[in-house]
Amino acid sequence: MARTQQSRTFPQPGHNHDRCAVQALARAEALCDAKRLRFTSVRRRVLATVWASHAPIGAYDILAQLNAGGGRNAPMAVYRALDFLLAHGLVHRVASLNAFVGCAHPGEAHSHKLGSQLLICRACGSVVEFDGRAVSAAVARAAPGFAIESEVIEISGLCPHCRRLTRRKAIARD
Amino acid sequence: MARTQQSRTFPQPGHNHDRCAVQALARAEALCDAKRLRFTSVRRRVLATVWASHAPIGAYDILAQLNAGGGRNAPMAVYRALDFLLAHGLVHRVASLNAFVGCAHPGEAHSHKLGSQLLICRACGSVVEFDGRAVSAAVARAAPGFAIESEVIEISGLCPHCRRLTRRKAIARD
DNA sequence: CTCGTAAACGTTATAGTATAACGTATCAAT
DNA sequence: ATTGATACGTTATACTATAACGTTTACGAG
Ligand SMILES: [Zn+2]
Ligand SMILES: [Zn+2]
Ligand SMILES: [Zn+2]
Ligand SMILES: [Zn+2]
Repeated sequence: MARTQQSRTFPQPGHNHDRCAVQALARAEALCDAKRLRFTSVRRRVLATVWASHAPIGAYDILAQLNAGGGRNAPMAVYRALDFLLAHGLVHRVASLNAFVGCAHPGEAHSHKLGSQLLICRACGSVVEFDGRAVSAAVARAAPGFAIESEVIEISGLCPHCRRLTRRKAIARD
Repeated sequence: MARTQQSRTFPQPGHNHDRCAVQALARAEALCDAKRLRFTSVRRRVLATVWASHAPIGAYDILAQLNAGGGRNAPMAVYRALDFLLAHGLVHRVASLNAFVGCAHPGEAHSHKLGSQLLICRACGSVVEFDGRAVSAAVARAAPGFAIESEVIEISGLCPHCRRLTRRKAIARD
């Protein structure tokens, strides 16, 4: 299988993102079908908007996209759809940005059932989930006596691609 | 030294919290004095309000406290003071709650210069920082090629004290 | 097929969080 | 005293999220 949003690596700058989006929608459809959930029009459109890129998007930006063609949706429609998508693991909330991003591994045995573990590139905006099992284990060891119920782990910095660009610029300035 | 907010353990339910607050203010004053920073009246009052408890408080709740005696401060005053306090490590932002909490180790060699690593009790609301050096190391190992710049690590659950209470209730129901 | 129920949705209003922009006051160094 | 930088006051506005209500739609039981 070609490398799509499935992987836990940052997406190449010029990758064919249509494949990511199409695949994410297909997976969501399959998951809802399997669980007898209603993957309604609003929910599908919101998920598609979230998957328009690998960068988090705010609820009101989703709303604007939804209404771009003359729609008259209210904020509630978006928030309700997001509640559904969050509840079933199809999107993640990015607390540090008050925004939302598609989940690349819905339904899979998330090592991180407790929450999301995200890498956020401040340059290109892309977000990927990383395998945080070792991190969760370290957290558990660091918090003896504390009954962990959920984790918000959001790491910001530069993804490999943007780091390369930054270095080139720095060299060019010399 | 008696156990105050200095420690990385959850505060006892009935502890003498005045000591925590007084000590936090004194430390802030000393830190600002050393760095030639202006620890102005608004900043002091905002920090004191944040330290009114070990639970995070929202900016508008701080504002309400500030204006409780008939003050006429605007939200900007609070946000500007919080910006200052955040910039100098005197408070932490709790992204998952859109709220703020006092830093118990200002100026110390935070293992976590990159961000905050917090345990949040959903029952009593108390927040403590934990020693996240091992966690940061695990994050770095889990994100090869990613240039980490900041970390938001917020773990929610039940603190030891509240966990004990919950268990007692569960037993009582039997 | 009709009915009854629960889920989803539409709509309006409101609550809660954060910043922009501009002028004034204060501080500290020359 | 002059001056430049920092902090503050004030107003307005942007952005994020939920409450509460009634209506519609989906779907299984009978
Ligand atoms: Zn893509
Ligand atoms: Zn990037
Ligand atoms: Zn205390
Ligand atoms: Zn507690």
